[in-house]
This record gives sequence, C-alpha cells and structure tokens, in this order.
Amino acid sequence: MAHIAGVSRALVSLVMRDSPRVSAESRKRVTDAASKLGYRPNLMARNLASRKTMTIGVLLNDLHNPWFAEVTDGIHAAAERHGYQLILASGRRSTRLESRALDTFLASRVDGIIVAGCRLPAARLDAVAAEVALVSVGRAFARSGIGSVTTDDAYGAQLAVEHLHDLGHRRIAHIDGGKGAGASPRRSGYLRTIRALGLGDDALVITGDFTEEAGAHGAERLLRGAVLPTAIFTANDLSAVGAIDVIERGGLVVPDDIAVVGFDNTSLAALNHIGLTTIDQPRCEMGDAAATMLIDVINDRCELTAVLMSPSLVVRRTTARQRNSVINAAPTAPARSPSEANTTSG
Amino acid sequence: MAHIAGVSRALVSLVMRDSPRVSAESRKRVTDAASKLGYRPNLMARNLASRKTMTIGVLLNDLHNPWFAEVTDGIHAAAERHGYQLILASGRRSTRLESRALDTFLASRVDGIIVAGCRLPAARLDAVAAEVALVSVGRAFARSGIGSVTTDDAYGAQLAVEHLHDLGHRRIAHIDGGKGAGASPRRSGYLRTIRALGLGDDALVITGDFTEEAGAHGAERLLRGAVLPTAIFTANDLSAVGAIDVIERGGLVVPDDIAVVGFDNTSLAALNHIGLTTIDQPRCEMGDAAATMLIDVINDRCELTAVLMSPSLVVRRTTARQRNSVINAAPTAPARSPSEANTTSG
DNA sequence: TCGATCAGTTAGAGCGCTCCAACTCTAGAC
DNA sequence: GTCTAGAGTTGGAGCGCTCTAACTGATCGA
Repeated sequence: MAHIAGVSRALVSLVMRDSPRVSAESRKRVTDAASKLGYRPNLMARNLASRKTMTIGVLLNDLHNPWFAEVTDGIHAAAERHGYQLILASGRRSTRLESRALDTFLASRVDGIIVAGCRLPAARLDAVAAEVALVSVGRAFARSGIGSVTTDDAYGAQLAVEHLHDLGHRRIAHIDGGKGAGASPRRSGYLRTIRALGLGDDALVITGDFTEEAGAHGAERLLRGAVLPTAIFTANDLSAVGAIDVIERGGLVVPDDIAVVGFDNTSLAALNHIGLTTIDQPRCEMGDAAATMLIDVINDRCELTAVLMSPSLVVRRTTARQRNSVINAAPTAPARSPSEANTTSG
Repeated sequence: MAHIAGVSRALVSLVMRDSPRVSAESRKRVTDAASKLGYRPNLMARNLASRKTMTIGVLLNDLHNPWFAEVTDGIHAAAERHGYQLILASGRRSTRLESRALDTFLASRVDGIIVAGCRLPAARLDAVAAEVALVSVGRAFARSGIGSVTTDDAYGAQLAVEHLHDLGHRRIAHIDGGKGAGASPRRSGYLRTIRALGLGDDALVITGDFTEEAGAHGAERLLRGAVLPTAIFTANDLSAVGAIDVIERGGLVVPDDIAVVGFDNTSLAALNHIGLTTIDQPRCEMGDAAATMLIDVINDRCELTAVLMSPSLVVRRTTARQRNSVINAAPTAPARSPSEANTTSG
C-alpha cells in the first residue's frame, strides 16, 4: 500500500487518521491508492499499536424489553457525537452470559463499558470497574467506582401508589422485579408509601422479574388469593402487560375491576391498544447521559458520578377511580369496548 | 507474565489457548501466575497474530422491533454452540448507519457478518460479501455470493389474503413495507393473490415502512378514502398495531368494522391485549440457521445458500367474518374467545 | 550403545498498525 | 550567504500475541 502510493507507511497512517500535517498532494496519492486497492486499515492493528479502541462496550440485559432499545438510542447518539463506536452485547437475562460479555469487552480492551439493567453482583462489577471506566444505567451503586444513571425509582413507585390512592384504591398489590435492576428501590418505595398512607396492612408484594411471564404469574397468584386487590403496581411495563393479559383472561376488566400501573413508559405502554398508565423514565436521555459521562471520564474531563433523573406519572387508560362495589364474576364482560378507546387521556 | 511463571511466552500462549500439549505442571504455573497478576490475553493482539477473530458481526436494522430480538436469540444460540462471539450493531433504520456499521465490521476483521432486515442496496452488500462471508436474514438475494435465510414472504402474503377472503372480505387493502426487507415479495404476493381471487379491481397498496407510525399513517389514509376496506393486511406486526390504533381512535371496531392481519408473529402480536392475527415466521430458527450456515461457510464446511422457511397463518382476534358478507352461510365465527389466542408468547 | 521417537518447550519472526525522533526541504530573517 | 523555523516526511522500534521450526530430554527398541 505505502509502496503503491510511493510514500512511507507512516505517511499512510497519518492520512488514514486525518492528520492535518499532510500535504494535499500526498493525501491524494494515498487516498487514490487506497481506493484503488480497497485498502482498509486493520482496526486490531491500529488499536494494538495505539493502545486505545475508541469503542465502548454496551451490555444490554434483555433485547426483548423495549426499554433497552430506547436507552441504547441515547447511548448511540452520544457516542456518535464524540466519535466513539459501540459494540453491543445481550446478556439475555442471564448473569452467566452477562459476565462472559464483560470478559469479552475487557479482552477487547474497550475504552469504557456501559451496563444497562445489569444483574451482576456489585463485587463483580467493581472488579470490572477497576480495569476500565464503567457506567451503569438503571441501577445505582452506593459506594464504588461505578458511575450510574438512574431514575429515582423509589419516588416513581411513590407516584404510582399515590396516584392509585388518589383514585380511591386501598388494596394495592405490587408485582416486583425480583433481583432485577431497580427492583429493590421500587419495592421499598411502594412499601414506604403504602405505609405512609396508612395502608400497611394491605401491602402485598409478589415476586416477579421484569418479564411479561412474571407479570402474568404474579397476576395469577393475586387472582387466586382470598381477597383481590383493586389495583396492581408492577415493576415495569412488560410485567404490567403480562398481568393485564391474565386479568382479562380471567374475565375481569382493567381498569374497572383492577387498575394497573406499570413502570418505564416504554413504547409498549404508549401503544393505544395497551394505553398503560405508567411511570415515565427519560430513557433516551439516560442513555445519552451515561455515554456522555463515560466518554468524559475516559478523556479525564470529569469523575464518575451518580446521576439521578426524575420520574413522572403518565396517566392512560389502565387506571380509573375505584368503584365502591365489590368486584365479582361478571363473566361475559368484553375485554375492550369500543367506547373505551375514546376515553383516552394522556 | 511469562517471566513470572518462569516459562516462555509461547508456553503461556499455549496454555491460554487450552492446548493439549502442555504438561499439567506448566499449566498450573501459568494459570496461577495469570490469576495472581489478573492477566488477560489481549484479544486484539491475538486476533492480529492469528488472523482470525472468532467473532461474527450482526447488523440489526431496528432494535425497536421485537422481530430482531427474536432473530438475534437464534443467532446467539448457534454462535454459542460453535464458540463464536457476536458483536451487534444497530442500524437504527438508517442506511447510512448500516453502512457505517458494516465498515466497522470489516475494519474489525470479523470472520463473518449477518445482516438482519438490512436495507442497503444489493451492490453495497455484494461488495462487503466479496471481503467476508455474509448472510442475510429476512431478505433474499437473487444471484450473488450472499447467503440468505428468509420465509416465503409472497406465500405468507397469500395466506393472509386467502384467510381474509375465506372470511368473506373482498375489499382488502395492503399497507406495505416500502423499501424494507421482504416488503417487495409480500406486496407482490398480496397483489398476485388478490388478482387470482378476482379482486384485482379492489387491490389497494399504501406505502409504509415497517414501523408503527407508518401503519398509523397508512390507516389514516385508508380511513380518509371514499370507500373503506373491510380488511387490511399490513407488512408487519408493528404496522398492524399502528393501524389498529388509528382505526379504533376513529371509532371503528377491529375486527368487526375492519379486520387486520399482520406479519411476523412477534411477541407483540401474541400479547393478549393485541391478539393480532398474523403470519408466523420461525424467527429464532431463522437466526440459528443463518448463524449455522455462516459458521459452516467460514470453516469451509459448506457453501452459501438461500434457505427458504415456511410461513404459517396464526389466527387470533383481529380478524373475523365480514359482517355484510352475503357469500356464505357458514354458522360459527368465534372471533374473540380467549382460548383461541394461543401460540407462543415470548 | 546408539539412534529414533515423542512429549514438552522455546526462540524468533511476523501480524499491521502507531509513535517518536530524526530527517529533508523550503522560505524567511539577518 | 548563512542560519533558523517550520512544514512535511520517514525509518524503526514497539504493541502483545501466534506460529513455525527447532530444540531438549526422556523413553525405547534393536
């Protein structure tokens, strides 16, 4: 290549990196030769020699949850602004795979790592963070050298519970996110608020795990209970959708018999057909903030911090004022009446 | 590292690659030293020296469409079986970004590439395929050295139209996928079937692009038309959901006023709340088949081929017998029983 | 006793790039 | 005419690994 262009290898390198200290003539000779030969610099060699990769590894916990796609959009945007590349990996909801993906990132010597919704134990992430800058989205870390961008999950839970309380609901159950990222503060936010409202006796937490299936199972358990809740607050939108499915299959009507509030405000919740009342997280902004922080840290422009974003309540059609009547088997109630589609709010 | 373990660098390399020709004693010395030092082989150096990366690049067109997550599951499974790693990239529905992602893959010297739902012109992909093994999922390529795994889109469209026709529908419109992968055969399958059924005069194709928004816009256009269709066949599930939203907001009822059939059978369609009648593609199997073929080709075990999978009709609740249908006297048309909404969720 | 064999190990030459110091010119200052 | 500065270019030493061929001792049969 250098030979074809009639210049030194160092000059080719300079041209390929858009160095300003190359004459227009040399640049043209090199680019001409490059396009003629289909020459493309070998990234591995470049990264090996330069000791940096300009790539950041992004570990997504579950590609099936739209939340991750939306966070990734924000990460993408920030990375692009700063000339960084992304390599994505999916943990497929398995800590084993998450751990392996991190090993791959480390072995690839990425400049930084963003983990989204990661379930790995803090100790494992600490170990990774000791080697390379690490920012977590959706899960906070107390001490430690891990940056984080989260929403105030506990406050979000509070908004959800208070909304239901305002609508007259008293028996409000929670299908939680188990060991999932952010599940714990949402659970404690729920419990704290329930107690603050004097409903402590009716507090009910069902274990879930942020999936549609878990939401469905949780709802099944609730429906089998002696006393039905009049409202369910689920750990995320996916669970809410699963719960609603089960509730409606059971012949009950959402929100008339049971109101449901989700969490995340993913595109799923916004589907008119679902019209899920939920707690909004600024997903795209969170991704952007995480990537921006990470890149700033990589370039020594700032320190890792814990960024907390504000959640907000988005009211749609799965919540309504609690009817004072006792709920009962009204078997043939249609799951969706056309008129209901018009009562959209939010 | 080699020094600490008291062996040569070559031996360390052997141990790190699990070579069988290392004595147990040497192996232990090396692994001990490695864990003490936190040594981790540098992938770039390894790949540079060995001239292969054991990674395959996966280009996803749109992380927001569950179809891609499901295909990726299959790819993941096959890659894992064969010891390959994945690097994912999202094209974010932009050919510019898709193209850039491919450049990154090439520069990274991945051993092979899988493109899913890729919209890039065939010429561009041919150029990439000239450098590295390339398999396309969801879009077929006539000639060319590009492997492909697709479903028979035209036949899938036929199934959809015939299903609607069987239910008595005659004015069946199609909101297509524009330039999206697989959009063209679905469109022609629709047209061919419509004509074969003698409904050519009522054929109506609205341009879309595989998104919820496009489905919504398409439905808006249809609703503004002089004559309403009694059924809509959309290019994919996402579009179907968008269309249904608009139809219901317009005060009409699905399926009573307008029936809707989607395409893909993503998890979205299986949501009870949506209960979308759609054409099933074996998404996970497609991903698996694509990755398996690619890996076999990389290792010279086979040639690139075009694999065609069979679509099938999944009837749920967005289709029903056309009300004003004079043609039939068939008694039962159970459109909305919960038991009918079966099939995979997930 | 002497090679032949073989398991285990090693030196050293790359892989394709970047980076640094050093070099060559040219132009301007004096 | 000499000196200097600066722009532009270059050789060569790495980066951290793999790979090949060659080496070192045992082991073994004749």
